[in-house]
Amino acid sequence: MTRSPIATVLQSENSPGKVLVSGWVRTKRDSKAFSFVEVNDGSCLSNLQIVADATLPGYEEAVLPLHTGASVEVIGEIVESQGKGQKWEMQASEVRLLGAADGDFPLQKKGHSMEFLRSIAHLRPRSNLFGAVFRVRSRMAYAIHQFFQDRGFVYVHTPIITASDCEGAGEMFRVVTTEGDEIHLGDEEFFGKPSYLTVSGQLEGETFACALSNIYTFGPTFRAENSHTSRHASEFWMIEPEMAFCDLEGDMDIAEEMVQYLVGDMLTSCAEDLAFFSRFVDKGLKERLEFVRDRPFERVTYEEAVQILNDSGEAFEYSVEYGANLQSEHERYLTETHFRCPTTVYNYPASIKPFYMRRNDDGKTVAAMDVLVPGIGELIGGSQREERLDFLRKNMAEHDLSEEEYDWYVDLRRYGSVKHAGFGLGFERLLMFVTGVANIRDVIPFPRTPGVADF
RNA sequence: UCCUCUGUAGCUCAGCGGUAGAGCGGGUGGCUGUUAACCACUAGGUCGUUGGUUCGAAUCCAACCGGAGGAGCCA
Repeated sequence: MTRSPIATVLQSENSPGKVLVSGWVRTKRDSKAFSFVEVNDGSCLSNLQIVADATLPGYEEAVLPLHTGASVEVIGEIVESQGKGQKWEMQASEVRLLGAADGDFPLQKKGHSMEFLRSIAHLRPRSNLFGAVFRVRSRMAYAIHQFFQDRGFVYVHTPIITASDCEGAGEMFRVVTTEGDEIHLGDEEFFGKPSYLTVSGQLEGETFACALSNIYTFGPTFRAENSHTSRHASEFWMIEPEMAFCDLEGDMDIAEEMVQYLVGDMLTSCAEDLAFFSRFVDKGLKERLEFVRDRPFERVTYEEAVQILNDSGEAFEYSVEYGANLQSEHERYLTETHFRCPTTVYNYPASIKPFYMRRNDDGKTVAAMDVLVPGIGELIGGSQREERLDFLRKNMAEHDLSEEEYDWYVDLRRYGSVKHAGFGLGFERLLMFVTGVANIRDVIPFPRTPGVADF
């Protein structure tokens, strides 16, 4: 008899008859004549309620000692439930205890703090919330591939170990070899020069866009910054599309289209988990996602954004000045208070942006854009890249970058240069946005943050 | 790196200068188709660590350690 996923059993129109399910006990309620055992196998949020009569063979050995956390295999008839709360339940004919769990199993049926659950990251996927989060994480990863593959984008695996630093995108982790306590540096360097864990696959991605036209990367990224916030992790996943023959306008179009596509997929493909998030995590989540899916994003230039902020009469902690970075509070005001919807800000001053962004005709701004969403702030950052050799060289000189080291990157402008553009989307920030979960540590299976690399 | 908050039973918390508490979870027993089941009994604690103030410290003070939130930086 093959195992039926609980999701399949619960979705049945008519009773599937006698089936075998396996899973972990979430809770058990005994009375004199029988026990109710709720079993979850992770295939969906809901548990299957098992009714086990006291007359069942093996009842005392297999059913009575069950605790939350134990694993079981159950065979029984799927029947309409007499009680409220579920359509189907199983009338057990055979219960096998696979792996017992002691009474000290740390997950209870209620009342855990997120901090405690983080300390048991190996067990937290067995909770309702984390089961839901990680089913959604899987589904969103699938939807991202689907979005790009449907549009003819080629998936490129950019290197995880790199010698280029994508221009100060953040502090980096050094890659070294060791022998005992000794670290091999200098002449002993494994790659013959200092190497690091990647902070972005963008520069490598550009080379492939300048051959395959539309590409995307989707992989882990590392930042060694000592930031202690709910939105930063040392290891996170990033999606970075890069499109040849594309300008900033097209870049913003695809970025906004992608966000709406992913939110739409969340609404249709993750309905049960979404309902759970809306009920227990973030009351207005579903309505907000529907709004984002159905309404066009606002678009303003950096200059207009500064104007709006200055005219707002709002008392910001940091003053708003043309030429300075927008602060978190400014981004939040724009998307949460002023527009009340996702907002794309573009054409930033060149002075606050990296060397690879394309200089606009005004000479002072670059073709950069950020997509801001309520509750998160910056979800996407992107730009049209500088495709003109002389401009790029000038930018590199201004940023003190060695042309030798980035020779391969400059080559793209020497041979068949084309306009191109791309952006980066933080996968975990997307997940925070679609689940309402407030901390990045709770949407990544085993989070790495300064001082923490457990499990 | 800076600022703020926080650390009491396995978990969630109350107690805030005078004998260490509750709910949940665990154990034992009971029980009406229960669903955060219910009822009764029961075990469980160097109050983060070190030092100080005091007749007396979980409580006040200092340092350190851990956790969280915010800022900066960014995705």
